[in-house]
Amino acid sequence: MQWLAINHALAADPGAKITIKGWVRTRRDSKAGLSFIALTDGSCFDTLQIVAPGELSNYESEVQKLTAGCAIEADGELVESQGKGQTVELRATDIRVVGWVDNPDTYPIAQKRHTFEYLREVAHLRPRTNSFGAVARVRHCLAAAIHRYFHENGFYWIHTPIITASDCEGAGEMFRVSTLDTVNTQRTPEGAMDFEQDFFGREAHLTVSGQLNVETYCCALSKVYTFGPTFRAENSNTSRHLAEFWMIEPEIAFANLSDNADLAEDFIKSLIKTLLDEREDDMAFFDLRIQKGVVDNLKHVLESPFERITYTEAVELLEKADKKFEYPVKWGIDLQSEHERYLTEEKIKRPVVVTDYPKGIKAFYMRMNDDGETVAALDVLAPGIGEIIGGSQREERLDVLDSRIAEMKLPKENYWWYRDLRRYGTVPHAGFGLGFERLIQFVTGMANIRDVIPFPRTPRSAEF
RNA sequence: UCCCCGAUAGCUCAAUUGGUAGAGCGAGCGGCUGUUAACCGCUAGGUUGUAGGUUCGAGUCCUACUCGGGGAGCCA
Repeated sequence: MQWLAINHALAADPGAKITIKGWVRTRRDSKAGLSFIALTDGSCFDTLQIVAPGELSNYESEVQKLTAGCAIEADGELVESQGKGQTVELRATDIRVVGWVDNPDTYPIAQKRHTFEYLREVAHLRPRTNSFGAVARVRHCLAAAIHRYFHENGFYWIHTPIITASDCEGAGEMFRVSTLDTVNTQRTPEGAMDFEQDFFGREAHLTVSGQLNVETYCCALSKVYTFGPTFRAENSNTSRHLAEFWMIEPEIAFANLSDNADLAEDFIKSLIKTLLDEREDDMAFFDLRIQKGVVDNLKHVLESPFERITYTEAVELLEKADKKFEYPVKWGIDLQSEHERYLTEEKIKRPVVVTDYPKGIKAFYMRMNDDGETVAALDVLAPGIGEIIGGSQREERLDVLDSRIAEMKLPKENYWWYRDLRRYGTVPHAGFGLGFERLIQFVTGMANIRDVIPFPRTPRSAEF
């Protein structure tokens, strides 16, 4: 018999004789002499109901002993269901138990409600739950949609390095990569770690961003992007931060900040559209059980343009706000979480693009505006999670870049190859970074970022 | 890293002013039923996060630590 994944079995015509394989969600016995088994194989949100008649040779010895989590194979015929809740079901002619559950009493994913906090402690089994199965499928759908979007729009995927020795990013605390003996550490005469003896002959770290590297390919292939893991050794303990997370960073040449904002908006909307088209089942679940109205919110995002305001306008809005903030607003400060939340959740109620921030709170590579006070930076703020995108037009003028490097007391020599881009055919270009997990949080309504990545890495936590 | 809260059965939570630790869900067994968050009955299940301290007596009070949650900072 043909083995069908459950998503295909559910769409197949009644009468088909097929095999399905998966894990038991529930078993309900009927003294009419049959049992109902809800089976999932993760191919879609729904389970397939197996009707196991009492005539099966192993009915009493095995079928009636099945518990949540058991792995089975079932042969049978797809028939129209006599009961409510499903259109088709499998009338089994043979059920084979592939793997039993040792002790149903202590099986961590018992058929009952569990908290997300608890499920994090059993991260190896939580993908068997409705919530984590749905997150995994949505995550895949978005990852595929990201590559498809860029491919169809003429972008090339650039594999920027995971290990970097260039020490240029300055985007946060970094994890060291080293092969030095941790017990008998080689020391310099001054007593410092002797990185000349290390694998790369210099200090190396896990990347905090592929941006500087991808800019080099942007200044050759015009439209490029990175999509890969990034690492921050910040001691951040929040529902929006991970030590290891995935980031999407497009970079476009012959482009300014406005082009950048256009790309960000079109990109996000395209992903949402694909998600709503392809994962209707999982999104219906998030809408029902995780965040009421999340699907309508996403449709609303599709229908309306992102609000675009400058930092200065944002500050004015906040100063006029009929609301007391813990941190008072003043031109020059970075926007606090409460400010971002007010703008995107209360005032404007959809994603907001804030542009042209004071130079003092932004990175050296962002392009200086004509006012000499602000830089061509942009943040996209999303309701519920705050900053989802950070980006900028890059400073393409060598003299301005150099003065910014000097102003911020950065080691100019480390940036030699980055500066070369400005010496040889420099061109206006721009890009942004989108946190993949924050995107998933936004579209699913999942409250904690630890629950939208299979194995979250956070301070003092890397069990799995 | 800072502020606040928490840790008791497999899970979610109760336990009066300090006085022998309870329920729901889950699980096992039985009943009932083309069932589907099923329902009804019975049963099992706990050195109360760790280490100290106060007390005749600590789940309860005190100290430290560990882990978890909410908020803040850093950011994506």
